Amino acid sequence: MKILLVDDEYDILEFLSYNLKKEGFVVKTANNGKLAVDIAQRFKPDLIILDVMMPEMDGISTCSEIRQIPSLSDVLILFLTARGEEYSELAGFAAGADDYVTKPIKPKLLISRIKALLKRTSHKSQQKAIKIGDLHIDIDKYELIFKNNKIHLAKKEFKLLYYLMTIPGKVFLREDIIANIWGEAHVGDRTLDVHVRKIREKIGDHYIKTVKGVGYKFDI
Amino acid sequence: MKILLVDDEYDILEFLSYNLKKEGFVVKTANNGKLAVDIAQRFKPDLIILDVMMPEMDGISTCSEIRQIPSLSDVLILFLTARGEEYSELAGFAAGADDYVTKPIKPKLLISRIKALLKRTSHKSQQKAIKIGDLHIDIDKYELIFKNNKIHLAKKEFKLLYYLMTIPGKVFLREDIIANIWGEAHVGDRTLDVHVRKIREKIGDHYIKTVKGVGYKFDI
DNA sequence: ATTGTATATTAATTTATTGTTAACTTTTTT
DNA sequence: AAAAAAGTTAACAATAAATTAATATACAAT
Repeated sequence: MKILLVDDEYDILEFLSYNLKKEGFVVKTANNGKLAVDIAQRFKPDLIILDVMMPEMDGISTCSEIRQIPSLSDVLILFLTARGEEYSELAGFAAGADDYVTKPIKPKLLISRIKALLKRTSHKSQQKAIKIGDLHIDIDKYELIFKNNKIHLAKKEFKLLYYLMTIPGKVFLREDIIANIWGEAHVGDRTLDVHVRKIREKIGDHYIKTVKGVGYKFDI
Repeated sequence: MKILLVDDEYDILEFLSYNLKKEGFVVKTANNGKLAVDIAQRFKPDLIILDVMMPEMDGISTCSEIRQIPSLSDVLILFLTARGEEYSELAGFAAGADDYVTKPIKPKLLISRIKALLKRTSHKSQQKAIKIGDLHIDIDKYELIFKNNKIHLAKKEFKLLYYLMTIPGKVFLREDIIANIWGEAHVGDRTLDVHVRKIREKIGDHYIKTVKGVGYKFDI
């Protein structure tokens, strides 16, 4: 597990780095937000630990920036903050933080929080193949099996179907689907419909249900 | 969800108001801080969007004042500020802001921030599936099950029934129902009745009870 | 580089669903 | 009995999604 540690104080970097490495984590450090974003893109850490208070680019801004980079949008982010800075907790979560530890830092506590965090996400990402009814979808293989036959889906079609299948029965809002599959790029009004149609052509109409005025859901 | 929008520039009020209403928020506006505090006490918004730079009473002062009013102490506050006014970010959070968006405002971004904010606080009281008698309603799935059969309800019908079912037995005032389901849009006198009728057609007459001169309630 | 092919997006049109209103009736209240 | 409130029905208007075809883009093979 790889951790990127970001703080402007050298002593803290040193201290935490030592403690985390002792636990078997691979650690890299950065002493400012800009550098952190840079390193993160190449290092691809599982977790970024960010100090909230830093000169120039603070932790919140750094976090927001990271969340906007698609390849890093799933990385875990944990904030370090001085006791009593209540405002930063909300702002931090608003910016997309996953957890939050107050200084002074107790290494044992921090490590247990880190482990809890990492466990939580490694769980969900483990379920990469989904089997529902006649359908068997596997994100690793980019493969869809329908009634024992392989069906070819184009990339967008695949992502879309997979997304809907992650929670069968749940209605995904149109806007959420578009945000998830297309991201920032603003895409035309009917694009999603066309993709849905193409999937329906391949697996039949009934799996993907339209909820008018709301969105789509996958259901048997 | 109700939003109070505060800015001294009429164009911005107009522009944001339009975009927020389109999202289904109930929006009221104020063009200065004093008025905002006044309206807030009566309107009881879930969120107040405050421009930082306003003549007379600026956003920060308005925010501080609002935070001192007990009935409004929980309201969410989001600041709008021109890019580069770094000082106001810190001052804003210190005064009790929950989030902060820089101008020029991108409506989509603003709306996603608003939803993130509202989601966070509404989490505590989130009971999404309700089961009463033969009825089982699930807002995630947009699904109503009546005597083990799925019943299709259109969006407004669904929202209406769901709203009534959140507190069984409680009489919801006509005006409150309309405010909740339709928002600001003034809708004809008989519209609500028609929707009630359509629901009754599907699940029977007795579940939704009329309290003449007052409103409707859901009851077994 | 050029071509061919698959994929993705847009625009235009059609279809279906949903929401609203209006006119009229019934029920309840005073 | 009159007035007020709610019920009912059907027409229509508004909205959302489906469909189709055309165009643009990306990618691979030559």
